[in-house]
Amino acid sequence: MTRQPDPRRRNEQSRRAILQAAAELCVQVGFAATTVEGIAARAGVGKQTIYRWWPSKAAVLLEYMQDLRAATADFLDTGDVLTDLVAQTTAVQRLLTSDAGAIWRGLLVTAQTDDAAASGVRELIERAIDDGRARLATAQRDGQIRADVDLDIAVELIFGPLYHAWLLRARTLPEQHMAEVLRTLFAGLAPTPA
Amino acid sequence: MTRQPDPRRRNEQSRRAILQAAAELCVQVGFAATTVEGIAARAGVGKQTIYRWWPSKAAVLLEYMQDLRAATADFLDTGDVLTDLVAQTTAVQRLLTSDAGAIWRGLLVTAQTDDAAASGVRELIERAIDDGRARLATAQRDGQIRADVDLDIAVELIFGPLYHAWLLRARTLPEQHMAEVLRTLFAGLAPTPA
Amino acid sequence: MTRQPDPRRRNEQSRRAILQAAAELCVQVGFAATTVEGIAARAGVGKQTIYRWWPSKAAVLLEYMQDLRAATADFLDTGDVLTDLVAQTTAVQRLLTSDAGAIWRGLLVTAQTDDAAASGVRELIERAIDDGRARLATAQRDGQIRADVDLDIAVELIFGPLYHAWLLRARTLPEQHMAEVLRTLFAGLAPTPA
Amino acid sequence: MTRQPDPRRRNEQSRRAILQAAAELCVQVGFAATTVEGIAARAGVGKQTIYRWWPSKAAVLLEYMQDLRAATADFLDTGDVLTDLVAQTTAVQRLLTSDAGAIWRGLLVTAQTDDAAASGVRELIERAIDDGRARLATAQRDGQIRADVDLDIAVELIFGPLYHAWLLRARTLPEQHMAEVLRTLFAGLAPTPA
DNA sequence: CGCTAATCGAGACGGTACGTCTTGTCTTTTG
DNA sequence: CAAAAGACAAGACGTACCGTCTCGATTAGCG
Repeated sequence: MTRQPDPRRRNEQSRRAILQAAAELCVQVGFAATTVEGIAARAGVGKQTIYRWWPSKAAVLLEYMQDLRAATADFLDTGDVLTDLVAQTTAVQRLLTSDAGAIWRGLLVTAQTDDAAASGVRELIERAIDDGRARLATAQRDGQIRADVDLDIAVELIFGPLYHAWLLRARTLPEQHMAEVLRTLFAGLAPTPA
Repeated sequence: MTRQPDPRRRNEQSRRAILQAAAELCVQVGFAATTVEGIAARAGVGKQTIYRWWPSKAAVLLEYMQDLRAATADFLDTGDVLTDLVAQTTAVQRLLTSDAGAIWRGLLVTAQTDDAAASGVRELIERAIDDGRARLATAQRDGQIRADVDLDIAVELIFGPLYHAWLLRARTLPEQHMAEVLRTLFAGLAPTPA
Repeated sequence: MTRQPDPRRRNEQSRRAILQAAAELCVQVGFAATTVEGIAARAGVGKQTIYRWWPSKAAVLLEYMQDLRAATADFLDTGDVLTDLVAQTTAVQRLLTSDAGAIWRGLLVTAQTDDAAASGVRELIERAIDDGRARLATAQRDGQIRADVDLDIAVELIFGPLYHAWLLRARTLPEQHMAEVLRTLFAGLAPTPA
Repeated sequence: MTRQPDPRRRNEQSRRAILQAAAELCVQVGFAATTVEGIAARAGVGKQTIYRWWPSKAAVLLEYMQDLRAATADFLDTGDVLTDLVAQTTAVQRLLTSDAGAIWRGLLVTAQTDDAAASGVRELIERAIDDGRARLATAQRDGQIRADVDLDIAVELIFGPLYHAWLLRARTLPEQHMAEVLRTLFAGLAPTPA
């Protein structure tokens, strides 16, 4: 039974230094080589100060990503769903290939193993998916998407290829790739019956 | 300058014991908790015998997956592409949720960090993708897929959602899920112009 | 450039447990079979705690011997040098045939190879020799030893046979052996000129 | 139950190459760093060829020392025991400080631990001691040594300081050191009663 | 404004696994 | 078909981090 610390006395400066140091280290040396010890050293902080407030390095970096997301604009709605999806997926793709991409990749990796990390990560993912589904629902109401399309499936058809390419194939895709994916997706694979 | 060992003198029995032990351990205790030391102990083998032939535990398990794939049937061609894709994706999904899934998940995780592992993993992935694209090419020639569809994109639209659901959402999907995904994909999202 | 630890924060309890465990192991299984790993396990201590403070198992056991010596009475001075030498050499002989003898033997062995150990060992040896020489100097001043005797040589004549018998001949000598050696030594080998 | 090999089929050339290689390695890199593997490599011989005929590297080097001793002149007898002892101890001292000294030192070290080696080493030592005692016996008969001197003790008084200085103090002693030791030994430490 | 209790930086601690090294035996290939 | 070459099982080596713990020294919040 460990006593939990008093958040009022928490040193906000340390918190920011830790998040910053963790992110920088992760970008510079990679997620795996980032150690709690290293984060503490770079942040000029004792190891215990990290363990007092976070259960693991993944939790630290997850908080970094949450802060980052909080500072990010939401899904737009221009009226044209295809335009909006291109904008959104392009934005996601830019994130994945930026510095934060290395962190996010590390978190996804950790989530495969660590249940605590997994639930935090999943929360972020589901929020993005919910946003996407909401935009699709609007489009469906407006007749831009067939009425019989299952939106849960549709949203996975959109994000699936994006993550597949990034996580499993490690290729830097051209920006217009997602546009083509979306066009193909909207048109379908089957030939139109004559 | 480390001398490389002579493969002709390799003990095939040890090799198999190591692959088997690695796979079993990975299933039982998880990829992360699987250690080279543990594999050696379970296989009744010296640690050096592992390090002599493989650079890491990931390489061992990669070889296990390669052997597994070599013993696996290829893509069928019944004439109906949708039927074949359902069969294939269902088979993949079964693999992912089987014991080997835990190993494959671990390898995908490792590939995010370890370049050597990454190239081996990517080779397996690309082979599966190539097989898929080949089947789609046949279907396109037979008029079951529109002539203007980019098959590279099509194949990613197929496998993307599958891996997205498995890796990022950790849900066990019903078997018919992939069938619905494929139907939606063939039909497209856009309403058919009246 | 390895940072050296702060001795003020050292855990004295661990230090003692390590010295004790090392000594016991050495006695039970022999110096060669005593491993740092074994010492750590028996002392209930992490390996790193040993490596933090000592460079090798020899250094640990050397410290044990130093502690032991510090707790040992000095050369007596009863006025009669022969009596005192018999007392001292008997005490040394008892040490050599006691448990500590196994440790000391191991250290002497290690000192033949390992320069760092050698200098620590030599320090202990020279201290004993200096003590002996000091007692002889007093005896020489008192006329119990001829004025022209080189005391450096005399002290080596005293300890030399003792170590020769113990190290090279591995025989357990009777306690009175040293008394006879000393008598012979004082009387000389040559017949007294008539 | 290991079958012992047939000595008639033994390759004398390999035997010599192994002894030579072992001695050279020992001199060049030290006894501890000399490995059976290294000896085999340098002698152009398989490891098993060494293990077939010798139980350990110590046994190989012991055989080298035995061969060396067989090729060495015996104790002289000029009629003056002090002269002869000076000659003999000087010769020993030269051996100890020569290349062979490193080998001999290694064997003495090994003998502290390894019983098999110990008995071989002890045999060599005892032979030298017996030779010395025999010369002293002659001297005693000739009246050059007091009749009541215990020759077992006398011989240890002679070799003891020599080995003590060499093994425990690691100093290179001047050649005349032993002459002075012997003079002191013959004269005794006690002042001649007036 | 001072007291006091918690947080802070620092780092030693008991552990686990790493990847390397060496030992003596066993096995394969070669001359 | 014997010997060289070297793969093998075993296990200690010294290192890197883990997550916990114990220090004094601030420092924040209550009295």
